Amino acid sequence: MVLACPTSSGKSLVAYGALVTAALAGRKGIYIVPLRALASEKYQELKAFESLGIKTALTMGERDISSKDLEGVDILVATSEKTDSLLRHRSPWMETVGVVVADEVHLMRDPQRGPTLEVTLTRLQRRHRGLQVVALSATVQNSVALAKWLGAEHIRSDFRPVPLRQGVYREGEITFTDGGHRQIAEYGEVLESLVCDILKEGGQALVFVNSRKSSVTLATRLGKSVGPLLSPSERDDLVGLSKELGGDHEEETEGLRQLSSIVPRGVAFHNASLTNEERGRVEGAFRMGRLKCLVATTTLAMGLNLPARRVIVRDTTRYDDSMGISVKVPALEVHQMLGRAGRPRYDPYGEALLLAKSEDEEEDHFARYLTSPPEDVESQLGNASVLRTHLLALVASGEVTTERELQGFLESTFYGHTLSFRDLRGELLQARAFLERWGLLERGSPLRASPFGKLASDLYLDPVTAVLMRRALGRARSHTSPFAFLAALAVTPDLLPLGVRSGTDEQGMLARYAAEEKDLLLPPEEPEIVDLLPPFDGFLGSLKTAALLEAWMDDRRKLLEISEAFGVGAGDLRTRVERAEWLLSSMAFLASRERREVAKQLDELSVRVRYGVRSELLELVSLRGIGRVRGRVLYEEGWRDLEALGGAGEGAIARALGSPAIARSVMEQVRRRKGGPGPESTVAAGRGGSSPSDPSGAPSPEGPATRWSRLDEEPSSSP
DNA sequence: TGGTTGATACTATAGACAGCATGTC
DNA sequence: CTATAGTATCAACCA
Repeated sequence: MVLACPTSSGKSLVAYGALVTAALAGRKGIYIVPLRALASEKYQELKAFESLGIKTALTMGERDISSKDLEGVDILVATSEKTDSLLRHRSPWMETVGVVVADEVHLMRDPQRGPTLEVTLTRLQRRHRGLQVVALSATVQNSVALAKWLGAEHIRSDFRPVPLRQGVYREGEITFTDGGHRQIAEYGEVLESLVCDILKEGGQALVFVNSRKSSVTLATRLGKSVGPLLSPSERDDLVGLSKELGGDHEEETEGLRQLSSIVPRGVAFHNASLTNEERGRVEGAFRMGRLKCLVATTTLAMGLNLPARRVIVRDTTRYDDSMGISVKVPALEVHQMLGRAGRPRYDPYGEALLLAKSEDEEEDHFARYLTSPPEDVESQLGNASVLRTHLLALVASGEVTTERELQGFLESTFYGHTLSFRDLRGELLQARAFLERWGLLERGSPLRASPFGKLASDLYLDPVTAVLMRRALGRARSHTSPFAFLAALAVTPDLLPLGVRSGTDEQGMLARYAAEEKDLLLPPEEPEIVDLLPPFDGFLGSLKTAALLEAWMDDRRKLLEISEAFGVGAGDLRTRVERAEWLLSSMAFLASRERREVAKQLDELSVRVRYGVRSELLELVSLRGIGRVRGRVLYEEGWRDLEALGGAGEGAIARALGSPAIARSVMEQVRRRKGGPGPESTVAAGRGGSSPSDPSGAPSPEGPATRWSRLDEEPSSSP
């Protein structure tokens, strides 16, 4: 079934119904979502069915699951990438799946991530005859085409639990799509009027803007008008909230500092410079009605369901980096934002507004966003880099072995159903040529992945990343600096570069850095791989990423200082850290066979990046509850390893950390480990992982090409 | 003279998914 | 391809 419904109409209940019914009949089901936050939410909700004897599990990047853990699991909640990964690794559990739920299938139109979902659904359908598919979609024009592709029944509904009025505001008056009008009392400027108006009525307001900066400045501005409307008790509560937002013992962040000045006025902003924890707390406070108004970027439109009585979409254009110009926001996304209006149980209705300055603009808004249907969902499988990745994955996992099978597969994708498979031929040839040229696929037929290609696919690396990694490893020496490794990873497509600020000396500094650093593993002008590297300005951004991560690995610097020095929010740092950790350990795995010393170095770097610490703290942060901040405190107090901690009194540790509970937990862990494995293996425990079994690990004297050809010659490990 | 206001030019721009293998609790 | 908020700079203006 393809169910096309407005956002927040409770359509996941239908999906739960399908999953639970199947589970009770002994058929396993998987629930695929686009975001980790959504995965957690669905998992929590599905756990309610445990009382029926249904076992539910959650898996995603940060939350791995072994095939043993999967035994007896009836319903698995996973991100689309994780599902893809399970298929690539031929997880036995996946073989038994009988129902698939694909939430937010319209995300197939996303150029980067859409094809993952498309390919995953195609694979599942081809593998399991009679597979039950439930696809949940926004109300898009061509949901019928989606249903046809999936061989599904198409159901469209405009049901909403709370009635929605949509309209355009212009010069003091809202004109609704239903022909109605509403006057808005002036209260300062336009947004002030609209926000305060709904607040006085007892509702909350949600404003969508197109830049982070706007979200902060507008929230600050609105605070001046909203603050005076609050009751004394609300004010008291918000002062408390402002403190709660930081959590218990976390390091202060830029975002927190900005929030603390406006939250007491009942307003907050929401964007990706906030960490996930901070975002979650802001969402929670808004949901509880403590915050009256939220100014958000698209983080909120995509993410969790967080409705408000009045939603205002201020900006309908957005800068597009790839084209360098500003473009109209797709109607589908605007609908997603507008659909957030109206809180079930709290609001009698929802009001969704666009802003217009002129009559022309008002007409345009109506025509584009309110009265006509949103864009079709189009397959993005034609995208060259995406095609490379999936071609490799299909071959590496044995899904296709011949040209004919490949063609058959592509014909059964949504691309093949809606567009013509033949349009892909050119791109496909190029993708294959690329993979062969760089040794990821064997030349000739049948289609076969090289061991290197199989490994790249298993590690979920972009083929370009894998190639660059291999090259960097070929040049790495035992004295290669952490920065050089980070810089090498930062130029891969799997680690996005940061924006380099002009107006500061940053650009010059990084350029000089690039010129002086002789140790770069992947110099920007390297002729052979220059096509794989970012252009020079992008290269500077990559250097900045590397410099940022290097700074993060020095625990003596405060997070706030690092943020300020680089102009990068804690949330942005977090995403880089997560990815760098993954890439470093993948690279370590790639190196584990031939470059044991380098692999060890990379493993250590991976842990250091994860915690943001210098080598000297590695032992301390292996304790649960101890990260970069507390680790530093303990170290400065003179407790530099577990042994020293064991000799210290619990009271002294409690005083140093300001928490008796953590001190107790630390002492308990230290005691438990005593007499156990030594400090070295303690550091690696639970994550180190890739210590190679091959004892002949000394760096080979041969050149990189020979070294790697040796790896390539090993018998394939594919099934 | 010092300070405010206003015209003008210039700059920067949303978001976020993924791993293998082994050991420990 | 369909832009604009935020900010810096400098001139005009006022007390």
